[in-house]
Amino acid sequence: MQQNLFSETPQEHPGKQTGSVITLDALNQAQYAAATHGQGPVLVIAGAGSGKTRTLVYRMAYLLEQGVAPESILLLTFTRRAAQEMLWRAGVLSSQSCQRVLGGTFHATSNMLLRQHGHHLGIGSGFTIIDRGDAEGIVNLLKSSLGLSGAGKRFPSKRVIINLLSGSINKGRPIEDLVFESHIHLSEFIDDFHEIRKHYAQFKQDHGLLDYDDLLVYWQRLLAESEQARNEICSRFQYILVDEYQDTNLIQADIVRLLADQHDNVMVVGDDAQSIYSFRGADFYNIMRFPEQFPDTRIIKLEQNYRSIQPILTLTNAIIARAEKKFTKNLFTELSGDTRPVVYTARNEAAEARFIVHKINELKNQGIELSEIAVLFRSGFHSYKLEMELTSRVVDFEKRGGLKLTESAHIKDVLSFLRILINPWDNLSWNRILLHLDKVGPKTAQKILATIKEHDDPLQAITQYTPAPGWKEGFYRLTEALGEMRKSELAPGAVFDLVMNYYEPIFEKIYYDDYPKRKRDLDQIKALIGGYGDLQSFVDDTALDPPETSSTLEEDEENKRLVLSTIHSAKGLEWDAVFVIGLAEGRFPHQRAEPGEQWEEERRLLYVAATRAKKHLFLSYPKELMTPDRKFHRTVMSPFLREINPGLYELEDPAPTPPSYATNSSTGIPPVQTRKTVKSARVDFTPGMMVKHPFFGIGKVKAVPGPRRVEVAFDRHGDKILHLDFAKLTVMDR
DNA sequence: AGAACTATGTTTTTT
DNA sequence: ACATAGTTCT
Repeated sequence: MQQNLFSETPQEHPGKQTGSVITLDALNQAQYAAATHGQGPVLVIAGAGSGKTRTLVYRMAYLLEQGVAPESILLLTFTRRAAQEMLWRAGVLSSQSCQRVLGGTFHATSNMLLRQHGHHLGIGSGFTIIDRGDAEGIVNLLKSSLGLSGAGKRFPSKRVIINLLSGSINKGRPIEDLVFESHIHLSEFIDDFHEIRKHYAQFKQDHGLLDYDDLLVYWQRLLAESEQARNEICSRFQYILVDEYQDTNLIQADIVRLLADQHDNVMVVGDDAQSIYSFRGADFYNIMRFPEQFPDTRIIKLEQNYRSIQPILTLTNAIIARAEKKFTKNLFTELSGDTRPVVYTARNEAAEARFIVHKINELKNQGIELSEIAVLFRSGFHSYKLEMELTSRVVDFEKRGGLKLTESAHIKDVLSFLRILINPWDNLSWNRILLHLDKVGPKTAQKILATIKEHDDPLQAITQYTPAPGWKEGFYRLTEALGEMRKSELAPGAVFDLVMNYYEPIFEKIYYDDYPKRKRDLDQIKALIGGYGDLQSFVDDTALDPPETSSTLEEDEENKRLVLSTIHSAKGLEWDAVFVIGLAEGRFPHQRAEPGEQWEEERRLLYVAATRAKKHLFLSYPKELMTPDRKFHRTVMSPFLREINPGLYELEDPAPTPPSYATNSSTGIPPVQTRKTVKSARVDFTPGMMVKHPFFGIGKVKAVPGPRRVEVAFDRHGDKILHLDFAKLTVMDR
């Protein structure tokens, strides 16, 4: 039986190259053992490219072969990418029943389970589910009403604030700890944080708002406190499979524990070296705790790598070998190939971009599809220069990371209409809609809202509101449109058309510059909404589980595009050729990363990036970065790369495209004068010496670990090992 | 006073 | 792309 299953010749997923075909022969023993393990908890710890997700899919297939009903298998993933990957892998198995199980794939924030079990929590029940953007907006509002914003008032970024306020991270711990852990010098803001947190909670309660963390907590409580709910759910899902377990936070781990309350049939897979989500509360010690939570756990290690050729593995092993905390895994591969990874030092970002384009053309000539190439970077904006270059060379690309489809302004606008139709007390959505009216600003919108929210039927009440003469025209157009939309017998698609009828003129006015691009997003939404029977489920699903942008919906032809992605969004994916750009000090690790946990997570991030490559890996960095005031400053290779034995990679000749500066001067950017300052190479550094670095400031020499290196403890940036060939260190007078 | 417009600054990663 | 601050318009 199993024999048949695993040796089945897989069919390729339409439009995707599977790259490798897995048969029983290619499964290593451990993988096989994990996949076919009968009952009880299993923990699979595995390295990159070892087939963790595949093992889960095989397990699923095995269970189905054993006659387990698809409905009783629950596949949990905690990242969107992982869910996508799962679907991709299932294509390899091409088994009908597998597809059925995957239809039930969802991640932990999904409302689906709750809805199926009558514990519906969401828009229709008087709550509004808010995303990060909404939360940031609310914090801004609170900040100004508390007098914490305004000229001269310094305050940490909204990101930091939201992370600190977020429930899953700070569960049960005082905010002081968090401030400490966040490695940001926030002590001066602690009182303000307390204040904001209090008001934020109150605000959410007053307005019936729920964020992702609230939903997780809700689910956890439901399972923990209601025996009936727990029994119901546990008896339905007999087998729980969890992917990317190292990315779970404490609440999610608890949910997994509760879901398997009665049977312990859990298999989780994860890799501690790929834990890159600690900033949002993920705790890779969850993996280590798993055997305690589930007694009699079988631990299975997967050490064979099926993805990358040996030279790439050797380099990535070297990257992670420097990690302070890791659980030893010995990765090996049987794949053949001896192309060493390439490191490229570019004069500046423009040169780096040209290098990428040049190499991509080379790879294409070698027969590698554009869709089998990816460019990865630490932060969204690192690819700006490259995006410009690619656009000018007409290379088709797709950028991942950054905004979700439903987080962009125009989509939110349209969804706002649908949301108030279901929940007419949804203040946030009303506000959005009203602000679009000419001459109506925040104050006027507030006034209108205050009047209509007292009524049993706000949608009716708004028609009775008397607008000021200046904006009555637009207002009546709105109320009329709303009147049409609320006719209950309309199908979701028809409602959408009505919304577009009203919204399109406004839309064209606001986004006159990139109208067509955004219009395509709206067309996607229309396509999506057509598949729903009622508005309620559509709105719930988009609130909790936003659909992917473009690629998944589009045709295969369109799919042959280069992928630009943040490393975080590339997790779990793989390509024949991978470029990791911006590997410069100050960019990777990012400027604010401080030694310790944060630094280590950055290292793992680079590890994740480099392990995405199957055959070709290019690492590049610019020697100059542009500062916001359009000046350049010099920088050096990222410390993570500097630590690596140069024998493990190839240095690319720094002039791939002939007169590179000709093009540059035509853009009006003058070549930069790099004045050689005092050559630090001549000085003999001894421990205790005070030195000054143009970027890190003042520090004290700690040690001289090698002939060309010096370790310096900087006041503000912590310990760094500097290469005297690059670092412009000056000795200070004592 | 409030709305609309303009200039300027900022960006780690995100379920 | 978006938030904020400062200015001008109604």
